[in-house]
Amino acid sequence: MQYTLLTRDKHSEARCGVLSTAHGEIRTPIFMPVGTAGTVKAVHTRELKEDINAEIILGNTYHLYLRPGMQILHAAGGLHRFNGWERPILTDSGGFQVFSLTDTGRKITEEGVTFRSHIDGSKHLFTPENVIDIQRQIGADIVMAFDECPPGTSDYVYAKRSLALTQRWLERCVARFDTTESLYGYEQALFPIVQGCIYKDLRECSAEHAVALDRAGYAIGGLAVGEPADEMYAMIEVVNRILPQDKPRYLMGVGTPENILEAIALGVDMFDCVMPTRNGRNGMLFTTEGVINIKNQKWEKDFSAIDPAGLCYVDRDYSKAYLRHLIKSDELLGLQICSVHNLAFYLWLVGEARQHIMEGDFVEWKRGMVKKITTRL
RNA sequence: GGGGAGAUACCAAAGUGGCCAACUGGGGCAGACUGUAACUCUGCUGGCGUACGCCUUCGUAGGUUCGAAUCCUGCUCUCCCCA
Repeated sequence: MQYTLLTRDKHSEARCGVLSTAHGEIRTPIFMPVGTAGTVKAVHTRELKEDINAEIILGNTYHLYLRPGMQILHAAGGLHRFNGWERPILTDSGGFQVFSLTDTGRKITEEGVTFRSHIDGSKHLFTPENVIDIQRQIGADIVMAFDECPPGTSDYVYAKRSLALTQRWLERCVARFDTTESLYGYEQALFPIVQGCIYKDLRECSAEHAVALDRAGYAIGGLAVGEPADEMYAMIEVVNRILPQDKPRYLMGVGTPENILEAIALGVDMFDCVMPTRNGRNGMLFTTEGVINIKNQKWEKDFSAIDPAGLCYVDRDYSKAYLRHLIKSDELLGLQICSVHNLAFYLWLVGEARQHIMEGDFVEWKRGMVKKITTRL
């Protein structure tokens, strides 16, 4: 996996680059739609490619391992073959699920995490080793280290102990990864995850430890989990001072369009978030003019385009009033339109960011854009 | 024509003397959602007031009672069964 740094902004840490993978190139900064269970919810792969211009999507180790299970994914020849997405895929390790799922029957030990399936209650064990094995079987281009993602409100003592465990797990992930091979004949890369909550010294320690393991890219995890945005930005700044310039940086699970632009300015290259799809399914639309709650009565008779900028065919084909009707009526097409629109918006936004970094006016452009896209319509 | 059942807030539907401005759904109106157990969750939904509260409501007109959506009488309407 090769990352080529193309441009560095003169007025911020923002940068443009290209990440080359076995399944194609990714222009950075990039947003990666989340496809937890092997599908970006309510969106066709054809729309992802042609209308949204997604260059890479996510899958999730925890969910895919539970269903359909490794036997089927392996028999299919990996996730790319299984779901028909021939562009790059990144899989999250399941570390976040360990944190986010209810803790009934969940137990964290040195070895790994035992947990109960949310589907049938069955007991399972994730270890750094088997999580790497699973991601080998899924065949993701980028596989994530198995980490513990503590809550944003964790105290220092807990954060420090948690980070130490994450670091030991990371070394085991690296060892397993480096002694195994891709099952399907193409290159995979392992990204470590920097943790440390909102504590500067822990973040620095985590970043230095990860960099020493010399990987193709690095992730920043454990942010946007309850801490104020300013603290998140401060942590990104701290970590990015240590992460190498010639490797991509991935901020996990973030975020709002504003978060993404601010993080790009701090030198982040890759993002993923459920927000455009989940919030979209719940009627929240991100547009070039501001944020819309399509369920609100004010759109009842508004027959104008979803987004006048017309970023995507759904913006041209459907009106706000019609989309409101669909969502209010629980029609499936509404979920699809909202998801496609929001993803198209996110991909458009990072595309614009790339453009302005190249042109040298990123910071100025960002200032105006943040104001527009955070407006409540 | 005869017999029976019923009329409750936007809809459906509980409540059958005080704990009822009235359970619960639905609908409506808002809000939340950040490495997806999420087409989910939360709040509000007679009027006025931030609130204690006050006012007007349970087909309609009267009555009984300290007190009625709840009991009695007349009227209006709806539904079901038999002819």
